[in-house]
Amino acid sequence: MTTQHTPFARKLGAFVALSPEELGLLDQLHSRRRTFPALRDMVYEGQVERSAYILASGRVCSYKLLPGGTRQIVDFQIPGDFLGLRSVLFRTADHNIEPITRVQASEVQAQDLLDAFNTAPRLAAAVLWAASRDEAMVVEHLVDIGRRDAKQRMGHFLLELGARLKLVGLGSSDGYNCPLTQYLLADALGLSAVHVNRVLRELREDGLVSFQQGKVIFSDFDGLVEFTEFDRHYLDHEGPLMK
Amino acid sequence: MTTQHTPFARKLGAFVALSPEELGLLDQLHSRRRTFPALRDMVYEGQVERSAYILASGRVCSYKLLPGGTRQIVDFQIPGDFLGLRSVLFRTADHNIEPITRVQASEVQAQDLLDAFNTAPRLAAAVLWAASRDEAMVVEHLVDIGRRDAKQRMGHFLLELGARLKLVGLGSSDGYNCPLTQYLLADALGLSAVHVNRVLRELREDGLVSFQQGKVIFSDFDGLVEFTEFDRHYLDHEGPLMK
DNA sequence: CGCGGCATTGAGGCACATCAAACTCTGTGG
DNA sequence: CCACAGAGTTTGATGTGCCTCAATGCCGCG
Repeated sequence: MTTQHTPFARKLGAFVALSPEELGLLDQLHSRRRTFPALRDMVYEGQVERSAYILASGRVCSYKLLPGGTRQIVDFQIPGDFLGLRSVLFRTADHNIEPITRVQASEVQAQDLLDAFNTAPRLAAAVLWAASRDEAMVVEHLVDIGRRDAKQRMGHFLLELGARLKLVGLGSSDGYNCPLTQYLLADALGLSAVHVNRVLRELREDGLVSFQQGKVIFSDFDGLVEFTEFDRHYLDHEGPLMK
Repeated sequence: MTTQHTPFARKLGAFVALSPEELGLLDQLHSRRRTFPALRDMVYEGQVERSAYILASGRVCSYKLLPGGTRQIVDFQIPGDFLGLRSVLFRTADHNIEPITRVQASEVQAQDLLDAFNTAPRLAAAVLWAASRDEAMVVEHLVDIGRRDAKQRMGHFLLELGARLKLVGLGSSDGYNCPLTQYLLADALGLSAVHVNRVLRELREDGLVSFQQGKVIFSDFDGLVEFTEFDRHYLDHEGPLMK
């Protein structure tokens, strides 16, 4: 029922039980498949073409640049995630999107999306739900940076990413592949790369998580959950709410 | 055309040019008007009644509590803002909402909203836009906390709030009423109340802004915009995009 | 084999936190 | 009308988490 469809459909199906017609409409959104090389921005701040993407494979990050040259990574996206919803709805994109690895994604234009909403209003509710879930993650990220120290922050981040990947079948409680550099982590967590390195070492020495060679390994999952006060509640993953 | 309708309708109208029927539907959402005293939470984390509100008057903040007793304020809401969209769409609320002053708000139940979407799909797009705009503010808040120092952060925050209030007619480039304590500012900006006080003094002594007796006064608006590198772009306020 | 990107470690400094205390208001009751 | 309490603001002193600068090590790749 779900497996033959895209990760995106699977994700929306977690909120709204979708009919075959609705699933079909979603599949149509995937007609314009494109490939992007790592590191060249797919969307940049100020861009006027209002297009967004649904990520099929690879990893990307969305970020904002500051005049001083520093940047803040707002979120990482994984397969099944919607990229740049705000750049479809807004006049110009308000953030950048950069592929971390080679990426495959389907381009979605504003009109396609609005047409789909007209045909199947329940899809609008489902997309709204997905957007809200993304916002919940940004909110938790905000709490992370505002009120947790570097060590808890790092642990919390690694757990959250793990939970998301697990949902699309790309990880488990043992660990997952994570092609992020310490610089990327630093830009995401509001830390310096040097401090990221020290914090990772501490977490490893504490026997909680290790992050090496592009792999995250949870040495003591429960211990890490406790240490970081991780509550997966905000990810809201428990079967469709709208029948 | 806009003035006889609610601030909420005015806000959505900034994105979608709404028909009289659509405006009528929006007005119907305002049937269950309620009043809340200051300080008692309207929505709390884990709450199961899935209801949200449209704020008519007063000020509220939404926040998350941490086990240690600290809290992070995610956003302040002003009249015309939607409160707790995520608590309608999610199984349980993932955050708290507290009135800062006495508040008047219209209760909106999940079904009301979904029914309105069914009748007028363009409303769904408009609400999605409003949600995206809220997310853009959270994102900017994240950048604030992650990458700006306390002084820039405070100035940026005061400018953003001013821009939002101006839009609903509650402020100008000279200043605005701001019933927030330094403790609230601290919880919002990820600082200690003591440091908030020092930073406010510095900004005042620099002749940029003053914050006293519940009033924000921009002594040098342009100077502050420059100092904080404020770019109002992300608020996306420039007339309807969908005709 | 050497170069460039990334990881690691050390030393020193600063922006912020924490603790502690006084000061200012505002409202309240005697 | 004054005494008092409580909430918020202000200021000082001291401590620390994280930054910056600088160097070294590691590894894959041309």
